[in-house]
Amino acid sequence: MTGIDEVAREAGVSTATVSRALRGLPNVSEHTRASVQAAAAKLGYVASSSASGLASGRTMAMGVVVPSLSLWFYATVIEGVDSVLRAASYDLILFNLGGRGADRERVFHRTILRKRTDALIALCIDFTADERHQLASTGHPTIVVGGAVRGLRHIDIDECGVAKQATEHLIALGHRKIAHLVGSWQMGLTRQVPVQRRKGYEQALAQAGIPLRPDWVITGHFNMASARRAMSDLLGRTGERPTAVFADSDEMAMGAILAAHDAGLRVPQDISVIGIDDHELAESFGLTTMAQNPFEQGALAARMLLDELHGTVARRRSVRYPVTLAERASTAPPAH
Amino acid sequence: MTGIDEVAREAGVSTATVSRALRGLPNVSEHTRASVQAAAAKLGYVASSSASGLASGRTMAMGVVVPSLSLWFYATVIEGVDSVLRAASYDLILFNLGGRGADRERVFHRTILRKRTDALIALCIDFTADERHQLASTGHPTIVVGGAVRGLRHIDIDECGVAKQATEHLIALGHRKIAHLVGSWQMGLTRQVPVQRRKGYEQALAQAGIPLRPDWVITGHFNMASARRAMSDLLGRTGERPTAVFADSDEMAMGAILAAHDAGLRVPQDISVIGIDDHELAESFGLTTMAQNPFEQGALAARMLLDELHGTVARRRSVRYPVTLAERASTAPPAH
DNA sequence: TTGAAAGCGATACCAA
DNA sequence: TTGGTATCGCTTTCAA
Repeated sequence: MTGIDEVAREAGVSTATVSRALRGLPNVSEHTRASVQAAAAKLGYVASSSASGLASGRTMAMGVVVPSLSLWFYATVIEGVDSVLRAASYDLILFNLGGRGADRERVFHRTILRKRTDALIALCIDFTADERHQLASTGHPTIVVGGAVRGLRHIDIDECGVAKQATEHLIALGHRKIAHLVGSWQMGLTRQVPVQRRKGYEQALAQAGIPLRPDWVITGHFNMASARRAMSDLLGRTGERPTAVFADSDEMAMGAILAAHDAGLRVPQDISVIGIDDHELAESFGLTTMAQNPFEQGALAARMLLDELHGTVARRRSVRYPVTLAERASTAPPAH
Repeated sequence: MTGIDEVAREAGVSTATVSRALRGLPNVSEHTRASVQAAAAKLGYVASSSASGLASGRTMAMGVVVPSLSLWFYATVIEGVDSVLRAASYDLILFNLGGRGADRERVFHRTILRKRTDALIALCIDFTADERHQLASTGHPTIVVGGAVRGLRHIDIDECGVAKQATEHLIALGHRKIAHLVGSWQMGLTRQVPVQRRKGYEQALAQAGIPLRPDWVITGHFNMASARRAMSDLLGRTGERPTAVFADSDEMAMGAILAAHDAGLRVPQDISVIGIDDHELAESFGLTTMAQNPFEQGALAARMLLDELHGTVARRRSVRYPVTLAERASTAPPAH
């Protein structure tokens, strides 16, 4: 409840000086700053964010739009963003598009137009032309993490190349019967992720002269349960069975491993599994994977936006984040 | 960029009327409201949150303090909170205490004292006396989800009773060699959760006349990987082995199931497993569990605070959320 | 280095 | 039902 005037009175200076002293601005004598800080501490004063936001035009908050919180990738990007914002004293406003009762439009109304945030990070979101127009018109710095998006800066990985590399890893081990556990595309999300990964898988097969078997391309929702079901279904079929699976995410890969166990198969002796992500459980599962680093991708996105807000750096361009193969125990040459 | 005055000019009314019309307040003729809305739409006007926050004293945002995002319980509570806030046009400001670079103090500074939020929901946080004092002094409605906390309202479950019931379920099946996978307490979090669950386990054993075996009380960090390790360690020991395990969380229970598989044991034939939560993967794992409903707990917390802010309801008291046994395939009578 | 005062953009009270 | 206007609490020129 304490206002700036009370601090000013207590310290015997003007409110202008209090403001400067407390924000660490230059041109304040050390003596003055000390007594202002003392007065503020004594009175328990902290500036109201609404007031300073209104006066300065900066909200010191950043919006993060996510499709859901239940996938490891999203949660981890958020933690990366958060780690940077925290250090910069920015608040994180979370807009969750997923779940029960989603309404995408309001996000725009609330964060962008209401100016509750200074910048926006969107995860895997595919903006409509209209949405991009609104974003642009507000001058709100924006960046997308996890997928290329038309007309917006983004941080992404080489989706196609990563999928290709994963598949090639299996091929190099000697596999030729390789299934692909595809992550299903969701309305409103970047289409590039599933599409490009599928493409990389197909390219790798084609280059190795392996014919594509559409019945071995199965779908999950990027999570463990659905992948486990899809994989169980595949393994339960009569006829030839793949000796390896490439999954679009580690959560799906782990689902595949569980499905293999359910079917009485050993990994990697009976079937090899490779994923994408380097999930926190990947090590526990001995999962070979294409390691991307969502935490760092989130942190990088936040840093880029902060730099831009501080005017430290000219508007930076899109970034392609490197991915590396993390070889563990879930992949091996096929049995004869 | 459009301000309220421009809308007022466009609609040919005063700013006061624009404000009333747009917020849906009474005492505005339908004709006026319509033309104001038209003008606002035409100009793309949306009120600035800083300005209205300053003028009205309401920020239309709620803070949510979480220990981390990587546990299912926390993420799910957040989604429950979010679903309610969204419907009420409130924004969710996320304060993550966990992870790299945590600093708890700043949370208070930023959200509570800076008045960025109208209310606060804390998950499993144990506030210090000082923190509670600060909270009280601001009149910021606060509620804790997931654990009783001294001097603050909370939503919790009967930790002790739930643990007892879970253990009793195993005993009723005929088990007498029952291990307990305890979730480790973390600095700053409610101590009640691990303590009470341990107590319930011990009570159930005592009532059944089963002596406690301290070497069968093992610890994990509420997650799968650590529980899998702890359980593998237990199963790898020479000598007698438990026929059942009660885990403090489903994530740990799933870790135990995986450890059992790693050890070549079948669940439930060789070892029964029961958890607490009803995790989204519980069904996939056939896990028997004490189902609490974090989504609803979060939603309820948000609703209670909104009611309080709206003055609809007198300050509500703490709530004890009901937990039910969800029996699946991971528990069965012990083999002879 | 410090202070005075003019905003920032709404809301809300009081009149009309 | 509407309009005028003081006010919210801080930031930021501009002078001193």
